[in-house]
Amino acid sequence: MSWRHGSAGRGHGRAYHHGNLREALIEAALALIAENGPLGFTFAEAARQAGVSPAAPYRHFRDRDQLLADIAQQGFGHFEAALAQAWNQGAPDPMTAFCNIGKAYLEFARTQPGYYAAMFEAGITLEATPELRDVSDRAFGILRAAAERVTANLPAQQRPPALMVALHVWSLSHGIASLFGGRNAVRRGLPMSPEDLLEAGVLVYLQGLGISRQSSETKF
Amino acid sequence: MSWRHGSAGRGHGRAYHHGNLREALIEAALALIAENGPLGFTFAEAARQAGVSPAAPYRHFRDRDQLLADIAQQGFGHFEAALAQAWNQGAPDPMTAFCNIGKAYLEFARTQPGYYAAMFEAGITLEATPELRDVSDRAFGILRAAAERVTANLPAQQRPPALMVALHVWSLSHGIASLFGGRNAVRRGLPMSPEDLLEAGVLVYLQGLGISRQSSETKF
DNA sequence: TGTACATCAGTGAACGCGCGTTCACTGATGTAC
DNA sequence: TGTACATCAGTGAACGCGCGTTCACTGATGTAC
Repeated sequence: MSWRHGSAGRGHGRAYHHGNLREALIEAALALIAENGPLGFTFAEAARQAGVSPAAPYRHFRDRDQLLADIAQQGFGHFEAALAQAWNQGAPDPMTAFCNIGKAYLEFARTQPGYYAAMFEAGITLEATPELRDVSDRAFGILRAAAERVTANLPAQQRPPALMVALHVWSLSHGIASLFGGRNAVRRGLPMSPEDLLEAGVLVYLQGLGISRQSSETKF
Repeated sequence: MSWRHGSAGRGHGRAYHHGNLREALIEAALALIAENGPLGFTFAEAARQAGVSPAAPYRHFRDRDQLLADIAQQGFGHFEAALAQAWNQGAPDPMTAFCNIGKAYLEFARTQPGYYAAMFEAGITLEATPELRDVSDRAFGILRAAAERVTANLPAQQRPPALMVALHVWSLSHGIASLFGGRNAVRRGLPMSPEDLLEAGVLVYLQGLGISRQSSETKF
């Protein structure tokens, strides 16, 4: 395998074989999606940014939609990894780890706007392929397992369904990310960072379930 | 003013003057946006659906973007009205009315997907025009005033900022609407309706603030 | 009540553009002998 | 170690398409007299 990828670093002209075109196209597409949204990305422009003719991408992707789908799937993979790392198997303590998942959600939306938009704003149906379904299920599964753990100590008769708790936190995270986090950024004068807003919301919510921090600091 | 609008109802051919083209274009655009998202809407197609030449819309809108902006602004107007009606000045009681705002949010996203997408998914910046800024502020102001009222009875030292409460409920509503409500509809097997999910979330959240219903039904 | 005329709201043809995609091709690579 | 050849990953020209927008135009409307 040759490692001569990209045109920038090489002295005289591009190699005929790019060497890394698939990845280069994905990266170009990510940048375009991050800037213009999933519908604002074009196959032709991605090829141009990769320094390649408009026909070249067809060696690596059946068509434009497949590139988008591949990006979404890859994005869910990274997303899952980020959430898993944030949860960190419940360390240092489940409640902190639970909040960390939310923060990771926001961080992902902020630092990976291309992936995020491809995953959630491209109008892709998760049932498109089994792989996509699976990887998105795994990502949500992390949140769900965390919710299970966080609510585990509640007495059975007042213990809420973990699925519901997970959906609430997922929705709150997604709402904050969509409204204040990423590209669109409604940004109506927020008095606090999106992260703090989310953490405060999750803590109030957990308190409503009867779960509170050991340490009793003031909340606001 | 003539009331011969649309071509469907009239016997023999369309009138030269449409009579209601502006509204017809907006309606066509709303349907297209609801189907394909804000970027999937084209000026030409809207004209076609209104039964009019592709040059006709320029009599009513400077360009494509202005139509989109007009729709977003008009959408926020309807949105504000819907929220105000749901809040109903706190009747029958503030807590129920507060939940009703959330339901109205979801209902708006579901029944007015075109407006909703133009408002929140078109990448329009709210600072585009002062009018847009104003009307979106008024809509949010309803939620904020409601949060103020709902938290008013809490003792001062544990009373949260109403702005924060409003942002939390706004975000949760928006997240649920985006994920499970409208067009995109991730629809991962929801065990309950979006409305019920939202209401449960708001009730848990309010409980976390120390606000609970007079009546003590089981929650889940 | 009738007529001239300004204005309004459409037409339809045309433009330049960038897109997605196909096609026959060709240069580079790697392998079999 | 050298050579023939299959395969791979690009090229570049072309296509048909639909878009946004412009232009000179024309039919309908409403008003002044």
